[in-house]
Amino acid sequence: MPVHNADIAAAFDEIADRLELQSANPFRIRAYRNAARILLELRIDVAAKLAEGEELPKLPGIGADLSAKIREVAARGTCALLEKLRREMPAGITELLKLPGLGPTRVRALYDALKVGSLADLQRVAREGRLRALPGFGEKSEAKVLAAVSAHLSKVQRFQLAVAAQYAEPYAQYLRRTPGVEEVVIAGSYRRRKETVGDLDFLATASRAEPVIARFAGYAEVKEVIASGPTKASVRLASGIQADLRVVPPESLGAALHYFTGAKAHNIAIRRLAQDAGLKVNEYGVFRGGKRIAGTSEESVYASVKLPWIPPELREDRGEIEAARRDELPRLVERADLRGDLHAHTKATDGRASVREMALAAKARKLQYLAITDHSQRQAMVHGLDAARLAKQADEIDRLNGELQGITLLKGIEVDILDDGALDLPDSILAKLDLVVAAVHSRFNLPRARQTERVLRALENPHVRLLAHPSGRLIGAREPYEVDMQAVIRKARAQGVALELNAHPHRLDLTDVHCRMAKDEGALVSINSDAHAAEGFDALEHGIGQARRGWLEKKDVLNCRPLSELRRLIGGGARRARGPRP
DNA sequence: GCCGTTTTCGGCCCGACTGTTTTCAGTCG
Repeated sequence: MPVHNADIAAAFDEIADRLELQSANPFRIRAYRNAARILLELRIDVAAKLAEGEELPKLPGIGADLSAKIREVAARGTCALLEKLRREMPAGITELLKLPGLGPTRVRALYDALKVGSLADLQRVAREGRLRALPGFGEKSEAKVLAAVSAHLSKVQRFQLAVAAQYAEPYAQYLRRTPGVEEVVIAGSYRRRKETVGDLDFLATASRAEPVIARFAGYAEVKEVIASGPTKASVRLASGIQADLRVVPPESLGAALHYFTGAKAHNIAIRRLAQDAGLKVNEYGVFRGGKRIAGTSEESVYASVKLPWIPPELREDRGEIEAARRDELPRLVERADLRGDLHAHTKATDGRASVREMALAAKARKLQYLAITDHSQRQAMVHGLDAARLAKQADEIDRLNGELQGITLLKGIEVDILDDGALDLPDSILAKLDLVVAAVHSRFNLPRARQTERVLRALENPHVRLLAHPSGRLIGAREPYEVDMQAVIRKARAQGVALELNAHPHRLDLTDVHCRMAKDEGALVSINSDAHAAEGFDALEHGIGQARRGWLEKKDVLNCRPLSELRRLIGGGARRARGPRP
């Protein structure tokens, strides 16, 4: 079993949970949490690196002790400390910490007094009415716990950004119509354009908070008011998503926006900088002593710690503060930078529109070129194209290119990578196309080494210019397949193959972390819609969000290039050998 | 558990709301 960074992070998170249950030093606990976060976002595969005999790079917040534990978990999948902690309390107890309203202190109390060690135990004692007798608990907390257990068992977790948007935007519009409200912004991970969001964080500015809070709680979709005070409130919507509102005075907008956009780690880092400078940053402003010196705009908050404004997508404490200090923040790619789209389907396979309709839809969205890349024959379920049907489509594209103004169609294919890394159509056919996109659509469960070999071999085919949805994951539905992504990215770079950032909101594949890895390795990324109908092109906006989180600039993105340059970059093998590499 | 041209020991971000407390701990973001 390969140990991934996420597995090491999970081990550290569990250690932190269990230490918390034992009331250990909170800063020791924070050290484990911090290490878990760093590992999750790390752009190298630690276990693989260590197995190759390489040393762990020096990471901030990870000292000698945690380094040793990383090595131990990487090698064995667990470590002595975790094993010891697991012997001390039951396996299911960390699950209880995930329930809203239950923290380490109360979970510990439940365990000590009632031997509650799992969700099932908790449900039982709550139903028997034994919870309310505990010190610190009462009838209300007993009822809350019962509700929380059933909600947890029915699993409403994180929402895809595109799904959250459907709830968030109308809610924000509704709040904006409150008399006396000046601004309503959706902050939090939504503003950072994270691929999934756990809740919605609304920030409103108004001279009087009460009317906004009241209107927030009175929204038609509110199923339950979780909390409500003079400046903030939390509700759960009928959809299951939680929404929080915070109201601040207008002059605090910048400080509050910064505070409620996060990420937490970014905020902590900024506050630490402020502290070093003798300042205090909170959601109301930046203060020196009792005097407020900034906070009306976000720019003023950053300026108070001598930094330029940092785009929300970068605020994860992944090096953006250091980059800002050196004045080396990336100029992040924008939707308007995209000149074309290199992955789209038609009704020849599983799309719902004709080639012409797709071309016109792309043109309407200000794209100058569009590659038609239907599936290949192996995808029998969607009537994948064989050589004859592909040739027929090519004729149609030639005709349309002669007729249509303002959009150029490229002849392409999304060709299946077969089990052994060979492609689903012969080279002689692929050679006739403008663009060959290769993709894995089967055998997702091959062992890592074989899956990696398979993809690397496909990349070696001289006709392949783009690797579609490189990890194969579907957010919340299918895990990525096991593959050495760094090896894939390096091979792609060497072969002049671009990596797709599939913009479909269910995919967003590459991830932000892998986008940045591609950038670091010098490989180009192509932000494609994978549209199956006209409105599918609207997904490009989601791809842009993900790309920005991955620090990508216009120069890092293949389809920001004008058509002439694109043609040079995706030209045939012989030309490519002479031309500059992307 | 980490970290340090102010420190190798003593710090480590900040505030709001709930429930049960009679003055605040626990939880959350």
